[in-house]
Amino acid sequence: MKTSECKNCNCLYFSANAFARKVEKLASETWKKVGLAPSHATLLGVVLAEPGLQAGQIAAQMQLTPSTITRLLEKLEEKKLVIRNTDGKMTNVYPTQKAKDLKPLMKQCMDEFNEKYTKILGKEESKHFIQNMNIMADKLGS
Amino acid sequence: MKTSECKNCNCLYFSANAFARKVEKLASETWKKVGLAPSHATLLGVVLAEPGLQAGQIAAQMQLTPSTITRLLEKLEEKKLVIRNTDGKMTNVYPTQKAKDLKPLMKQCMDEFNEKYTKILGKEESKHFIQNMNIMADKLGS
DNA sequence: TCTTTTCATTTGTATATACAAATATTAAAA
DNA sequence: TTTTAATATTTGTATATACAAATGAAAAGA
Repeated sequence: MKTSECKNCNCLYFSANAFARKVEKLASETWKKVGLAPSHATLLGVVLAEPGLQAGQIAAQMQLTPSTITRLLEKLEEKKLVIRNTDGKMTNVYPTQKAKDLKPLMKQCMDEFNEKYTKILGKEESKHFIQNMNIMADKLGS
Repeated sequence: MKTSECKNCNCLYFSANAFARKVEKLASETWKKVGLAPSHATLLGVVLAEPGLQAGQIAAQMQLTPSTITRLLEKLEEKKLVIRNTDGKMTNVYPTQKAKDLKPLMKQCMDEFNEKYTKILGKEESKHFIQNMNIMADKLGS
Protein backbone atom coordinates (compact mmCIF):
# COMPACT_ATOMS: atom_id res chain seq x y z
CA MET A 1 0.00 0.00 0.00
CA LYS A 2 1.29 3.41 -0.93
CA THR A 3 1.85 5.80 1.92
CA SER A 4 -0.38 8.31 0.21
CA GLU A 5 -3.26 5.88 0.55
CA CYS A 6 -3.08 5.91 4.30
CA LYS A 7 -5.53 8.67 5.10
CA ASN A 8 -5.14 8.25 8.83
CA CYS A 9 -1.42 8.44 8.84
CA ASN A 10 -0.76 11.57 6.86
CA CYS A 11 1.31 13.38 9.40
CA LEU A 12 4.94 14.09 10.01
CA TYR A 13 5.23 11.49 12.75
CA PHE A 14 4.04 8.64 10.60
CA SER A 15 5.95 9.65 7.50
CA ALA A 16 9.23 10.21 9.30
CA ASN A 17 9.08 6.87 11.05
CA ALA A 18 7.99 4.87 8.05
CA PHE A 19 10.76 6.43 6.02
CA ALA A 20 13.37 5.78 8.67
CA ARG A 21 12.31 2.13 8.95
CA LYS A 22 12.73 1.62 5.21
CA VAL A 23 16.12 3.26 5.19
CA GLU A 24 17.13 1.17 8.19
CA LYS A 25 16.18 -1.96 6.34
CA LEU A 26 18.23 -1.06 3.30
CA ALA A 27 21.16 -0.19 5.54
CA SER A 28 20.86 -3.45 7.51
CA GLU A 29 21.17 -5.49 4.33
CA THR A 30 24.22 -3.54 3.29
CA TRP A 31 26.13 -3.83 6.54
CA LYS A 32 25.36 -7.50 7.03
CA LYS A 33 28.51 -8.01 4.98
CA VAL A 34 30.58 -6.85 7.98
CA GLY A 35 28.20 -8.35 10.52
CA LEU A 36 27.19 -5.01 11.97
CA ALA A 37 23.87 -3.30 12.53
CA PRO A 38 23.80 0.16 10.94
CA SER A 39 23.94 1.89 14.31
CA HIS A 40 26.98 -0.14 15.31
CA ALA A 41 28.65 0.57 12.00
CA THR A 42 27.98 4.28 12.34
CA LEU A 43 29.39 4.37 15.84
CA LEU A 44 32.45 2.41 14.80
CA GLY A 45 32.92 4.82 11.92
CA VAL A 46 32.94 7.73 14.35
CA VAL A 47 35.47 6.02 16.59
CA LEU A 48 37.69 5.11 13.65
CA ALA A 49 37.61 8.69 12.42
CA GLU A 50 38.45 10.17 15.81
CA PRO A 51 40.15 7.64 18.07
CA GLY A 52 39.99 8.56 21.74
CA LEU A 53 36.74 10.48 21.51
CA GLN A 54 34.81 10.73 24.76
CA ALA A 55 31.59 8.78 25.16
CA GLY A 56 29.61 11.96 25.73
CA GLN A 57 31.07 13.57 22.64
CA ILE A 58 30.05 10.55 20.61
CA ALA A 59 26.54 10.89 22.00
CA ALA A 60 26.41 14.54 20.96
CA GLN A 61 27.76 13.81 17.52
CA MET A 62 25.38 10.95 16.88
CA GLN A 63 22.51 12.72 18.59
CA LEU A 64 21.81 9.77 20.82
CA THR A 65 21.61 9.72 24.60
CA PRO A 66 24.67 8.77 26.65
CA SER A 67 22.92 5.64 27.87
CA THR A 68 22.35 4.47 24.32
CA ILE A 69 26.02 5.05 23.53
CA THR A 70 26.98 2.98 26.57
CA ARG A 71 24.82 0.14 25.32
CA LEU A 72 26.19 0.29 21.80
CA LEU A 73 29.76 0.43 23.07
CA GLU A 74 29.16 -2.67 25.18
CA LYS A 75 28.24 -4.57 22.06
CA LEU A 76 31.21 -3.29 20.09
CA GLU A 77 33.50 -4.13 22.99
CA GLU A 78 32.11 -7.69 23.09
CA LYS A 79 33.02 -7.96 19.43
CA LYS A 80 36.52 -6.70 20.21
CA LEU A 81 36.09 -3.73 17.91
CA VAL A 82 36.59 -0.95 20.47
CA ILE A 83 38.07 -0.51 23.91
CA ARG A 84 36.91 1.92 26.55
CA ASN A 85 39.59 3.63 28.55
CA THR A 86 38.16 5.13 31.70
CA ASP A 87 40.19 7.93 33.26
CA GLY A 88 38.50 9.60 36.19
CA LYS A 89 34.98 10.44 35.18
CA MET A 90 35.79 10.42 31.51
CA THR A 91 35.78 7.49 29.15
CA ASN A 92 37.74 7.57 25.94
CA VAL A 93 36.99 5.14 23.19
CA TYR A 94 39.56 3.63 20.86
CA PRO A 95 39.23 1.29 17.91
CA THR A 96 41.08 -2.01 18.13
CA GLN A 97 43.37 -3.31 15.43
CA LYS A 98 40.55 -5.58 14.33
CA ALA A 99 38.42 -2.50 13.75
CA LYS A 100 41.18 -0.76 11.85
CA ASP A 101 41.54 -3.81 9.63
CA LEU A 102 37.82 -3.61 8.92
CA LYS A 103 38.05 -0.02 7.73
CA PRO A 104 38.31 -0.68 3.98
CA LEU A 105 35.41 -3.11 4.07
CA MET A 106 33.34 -0.60 5.98
CA LYS A 107 34.06 2.08 3.45
CA GLN A 108 32.98 -0.36 0.79
CA CYS A 109 29.67 -0.87 2.59
CA MET A 110 29.15 2.84 2.89
CA ASP A 111 29.84 3.33 -0.81
CA GLU A 112 27.52 0.49 -1.66
CA PHE A 113 24.79 1.93 0.52
CA ASN A 114 25.14 5.37 -1.03
CA GLU A 115 25.04 3.83 -4.45
CA LYS A 116 21.94 1.82 -3.63
CA TYR A 117 19.88 4.74 -2.50
CA THR A 118 21.09 7.20 -5.08
CA LYS A 119 20.13 4.65 -7.69
CA ILE A 120 16.65 4.33 -6.22
CA LEU A 121 16.03 7.95 -5.27
CA GLY A 122 18.17 9.79 -7.77
CA LYS A 123 21.55 11.38 -7.18
CA GLU A 124 20.59 15.04 -6.92
CA GLU A 125 17.21 14.33 -5.40
CA SER A 126 18.59 12.31 -2.53
CA LYS A 127 21.37 14.80 -1.93
CA HIS A 128 18.95 17.68 -1.66
CA PHE A 129 16.55 15.63 0.36
CA ILE A 130 19.20 14.75 2.93
CA GLN A 131 20.30 18.35 3.14
CA ASN A 132 16.73 19.42 3.64
CA MET A 133 16.17 16.76 6.27
CA ASN A 134 19.26 17.87 8.15
CA ILE A 135 18.03 21.45 8.13
CA MET A 136 14.62 20.32 9.37
CA ALA A 137 16.23 18.25 12.11
CA ASP A 138 18.31 21.20 13.23
CA LYS A 139 15.21 23.36 13.39
CA LEU A 140 13.47 20.82 15.58
CA GLY A 141 16.29 21.32 18.09
CA SER A 142 17.46 18.72 20.56
CA MET B 1 25.85 20.06 17.69
CA LYS B 2 24.37 20.69 14.29
CA THR B 3 23.85 17.66 12.13
CA SER B 4 25.87 19.29 9.40
CA GLU B 5 28.89 19.27 11.70
CA CYS B 6 28.87 15.50 11.95
CA LYS B 7 31.25 14.61 9.15
CA ASN B 8 31.08 10.92 9.87
CA CYS B 9 27.34 10.70 9.82
CA ASN B 10 26.48 12.42 6.61
CA CYS B 11 24.44 9.69 5.07
CA LEU B 12 20.82 8.87 4.55
CA TYR B 13 20.75 6.34 7.36
CA PHE B 14 21.96 8.73 9.99
CA SER B 15 19.87 11.67 8.84
CA ALA B 16 16.65 9.71 8.55
CA ASN B 17 16.99 8.22 11.99
CA ALA B 18 18.04 11.40 13.73
CA PHE B 19 15.13 13.21 12.14
CA ALA B 20 12.66 10.51 13.10
CA ARG B 21 13.87 10.55 16.71
CA LYS B 22 13.33 14.28 16.96
CA VAL B 23 9.87 14.05 15.47
CA GLU B 24 9.06 11.18 17.80
CA LYS B 25 10.06 13.30 20.75
CA LEU B 26 7.85 16.19 19.70
CA ALA B 27 5.00 13.77 19.14
CA SER B 28 5.47 12.06 22.51
CA GLU B 29 5.12 15.36 24.33
CA THR B 30 1.97 16.14 22.44
CA TRP B 31 0.20 12.85 23.04
CA LYS B 32 1.12 12.67 26.70
CA LYS B 33 -2.10 14.62 27.16
CA VAL B 34 -4.07 11.45 26.33
CA GLY B 35 -1.53 9.14 27.90
CA LEU B 36 -0.59 7.48 24.65
CA ALA B 37 2.69 6.92 22.86
CA PRO B 38 2.56 8.25 19.29
CA SER B 39 2.50 4.77 17.81
CA HIS B 40 -0.42 3.79 20.03
CA ALA B 41 -2.24 6.97 19.15
CA THR B 42 -1.70 6.39 15.45
CA LEU B 43 -2.97 2.82 15.68
CA LEU B 44 -5.99 3.89 17.67
CA GLY B 45 -6.68 6.57 15.07
CA VAL B 46 -6.70 3.93 12.35
CA VAL B 47 -9.06 1.71 14.32
CA LEU B 48 -11.39 4.60 15.10
CA ALA B 49 -11.49 5.59 11.44
CA GLU B 50 -12.22 2.06 10.26
CA PRO B 51 -13.73 -0.07 13.01
CA GLY B 52 -13.45 -3.79 12.33
CA LEU B 53 -10.29 -3.58 10.28
CA GLN B 54 -8.22 -6.76 10.19
CA ALA B 55 -4.93 -6.88 12.04
CA GLY B 56 -3.05 -7.60 8.83
CA GLN B 57 -4.69 -4.69 7.06
CA ILE B 58 -3.65 -2.41 9.88
CA ALA B 59 -0.10 -3.68 9.52
CA ALA B 60 -0.14 -2.91 5.80
CA GLN B 61 -1.61 0.51 6.33
CA MET B 62 0.84 1.47 9.03
CA GLN B 63 3.72 -0.26 7.26
CA LEU B 64 4.60 -2.23 10.35
CA THR B 65 4.99 -5.99 10.67
CA PRO B 66 2.05 -8.08 11.90
CA SER B 67 3.97 -9.00 15.04
CA THR B 68 4.43 -5.36 15.91
CA ILE B 69 0.72 -4.76 15.43
CA THR B 70 -0.04 -7.68 17.76
CA ARG B 71 2.17 -6.12 20.40
CA LEU B 72 0.64 -2.68 20.05
CA LEU B 73 -2.87 -4.11 20.14
CA GLU B 74 -2.07 -5.96 23.37
CA LYS B 75 -1.21 -2.67 24.99
CA LEU B 76 -4.31 -0.91 23.70
CA GLU B 77 -6.43 -3.83 24.84
CA GLU B 78 -4.93 -3.61 28.34
CA LYS B 79 -5.97 0.02 28.37
CA LYS B 80 -9.49 -0.99 27.31
CA LEU B 81 -9.27 1.09 24.16
CA VAL B 82 -9.77 -1.66 21.60
CA ILE B 83 -11.11 -5.19 21.46
CA ARG B 84 -9.92 -7.96 19.20
CA ASN B 85 -12.57 -10.17 17.74
CA THR B 86 -11.06 -13.38 16.41
CA ASP B 87 -13.10 -15.23 13.81
CA GLY B 88 -11.32 -18.20 12.31
CA LYS B 89 -7.88 -17.11 11.28
CA MET B 90 -8.88 -13.48 11.03
CA THR B 91 -8.86 -10.92 13.78
CA ASN B 92 -10.98 -7.81 13.54
CA VAL B 93 -10.27 -4.86 15.73
CA TYR B 94 -12.86 -2.52 17.18
CA PRO B 95 -12.60 0.61 19.28
CA THR B 96 -14.30 0.55 22.67
CA GLN B 97 -16.67 3.25 23.87
CA LYS B 98 -13.82 4.61 25.92
CA ALA B 99 -11.81 5.07 22.73
CA LYS B 100 -14.73 6.72 20.97
CA ASP B 101 -15.05 9.15 23.85
CA LEU B 102 -11.40 9.99 23.46
CA LYS B 103 -11.80 10.90 19.80
CA PRO B 104 -12.19 14.68 20.20
CA LEU B 105 -9.21 14.88 22.52
CA MET B 106 -7.16 12.86 20.06
CA LYS B 107 -8.08 15.18 17.24
CA GLN B 108 -7.03 18.06 19.44
CA CYS B 109 -3.63 16.43 19.96
CA MET B 110 -3.23 15.87 16.25
CA ASP B 111 -4.09 19.50 15.52
CA GLU B 112 -1.69 20.64 18.18
CA PHE B 113 1.06 18.48 16.79
CA ASN B 114 0.51 19.74 13.28
CA GLU B 115 0.53 23.28 14.55
CA LYS B 116 3.75 22.73 16.48
CA TYR B 117 5.74 21.46 13.58
CA THR B 118 4.33 23.81 10.97
CA LYS B 119 5.28 26.65 13.30
CA ILE B 120 8.83 25.31 13.56
CA LEU B 121 9.34 24.13 10.02
CA GLY B 122 7.03 26.41 8.07
CA LYS B 123 3.62 25.57 6.66
CA GLU B 124 4.45 25.06 3.00
CA GLU B 125 7.93 23.74 3.69
CA SER B 126 6.74 20.99 5.97
CA LYS B 127 3.90 20.09 3.65
CA HIS B 128 6.22 19.70 0.69
CA PHE B 129 8.79 17.93 2.80
CA ILE B 130 6.27 15.36 3.97
CA GLN B 131 5.04 14.82 0.42
CA ASN B 132 8.58 14.36 -0.75
CA MET B 133 9.34 11.98 2.09
CA ASN B 134 6.30 9.89 1.25
CA ILE B 135 7.39 9.70 -2.38
CA MET B 136 10.88 8.66 -1.29
CA ALA B 137 9.46 6.04 1.05
CA ASP B 138 7.33 4.62 -1.74
CA LYS B 139 10.35 4.42 -4.01
CA LEU B 140 12.27 2.49 -1.37
CA GLY B 141 9.53 -0.14 -1.55
CA SER B 142 8.58 -2.46 1.24
C1' DT C 1 40.40 20.24 54.45
C1' DC C 2 35.78 18.76 54.44
C1' DT C 3 31.41 19.14 52.32
C1' DT C 4 28.47 20.04 48.63
C1' DT C 5 27.59 20.55 43.93
C1' DT C 6 28.31 19.38 39.29
C1' DC C 7 29.44 16.30 35.72
C1' DA C 8 30.27 11.74 32.87
C1' DT C 9 29.00 7.38 32.67
C1' DT C 10 26.51 3.28 33.71
C1' DT C 11 22.43 0.53 35.27
C1' DG C 12 17.61 -0.59 35.90
C1' DT C 13 13.58 -0.55 33.59
C1' DA C 14 10.46 0.20 29.80
C1' DT C 15 8.95 0.81 24.86
C1' DA C 16 9.01 -0.01 19.86
C1' DT C 17 10.16 -2.86 16.56
C1' DA C 18 11.65 -7.01 13.75
C1' DC C 19 12.58 -11.87 12.34
C1' DA C 20 11.84 -16.56 12.72
C1' DA C 21 9.20 -20.15 14.55
C1' DA C 22 4.83 -21.83 16.31
C1' DT C 23 -0.32 -22.02 15.98
C1' DA C 24 -4.44 -22.26 14.13
C1' DT C 25 -7.54 -22.04 10.33
C1' DT C 26 -9.09 -22.18 5.73
C1' DA C 27 -8.33 -23.63 0.87
C1' DA C 28 -6.51 -26.77 -2.57
C1' DA C 29 -5.04 -31.19 -4.24
C1' DA C 30 -4.78 -36.01 -4.19
C1' DT D 1 -12.14 -37.35 2.26
C1' DT D 2 -7.67 -37.11 3.78
C1' DT D 3 -3.54 -34.78 3.13
C1' DT D 4 -1.06 -30.81 1.84
C1' DA D 5 -0.38 -26.07 1.15
C1' DA D 6 -1.39 -21.38 2.02
C1' DT D 7 -2.66 -17.71 5.21
C1' DA D 8 -3.39 -14.79 9.62
C1' DT D 9 -1.96 -14.19 13.88
C1' DT D 10 0.74 -14.86 17.94
C1' DT D 11 5.01 -16.00 20.60
C1' DG D 12 9.90 -16.35 21.56
C1' DT D 13 13.79 -13.86 21.21
C1' DA D 14 16.69 -10.02 20.04
C1' DT D 15 17.96 -5.08 19.02
C1' DA D 16 17.75 -0.05 19.49
C1' DT D 17 16.53 3.41 22.13
C1' DA D 18 15.12 6.46 26.13
C1' DC D 19 14.35 8.19 30.91
C1' DA D 20 15.31 8.18 35.59
C1' DA D 21 18.15 6.71 39.18
C1' DA D 22 22.70 5.24 40.78
C1' DT D 23 27.63 5.64 40.79
C1' DG D 24 31.92 7.61 40.83
C1' DA D 25 34.99 11.45 40.22
C1' DA D 26 36.30 16.28 39.92
C1' DA D 27 35.47 21.07 41.10
C1' DA D 28 33.77 24.72 44.03
C1' DG D 29 32.67 26.61 48.54
C1' DA D 30 32.87 26.59 53.50
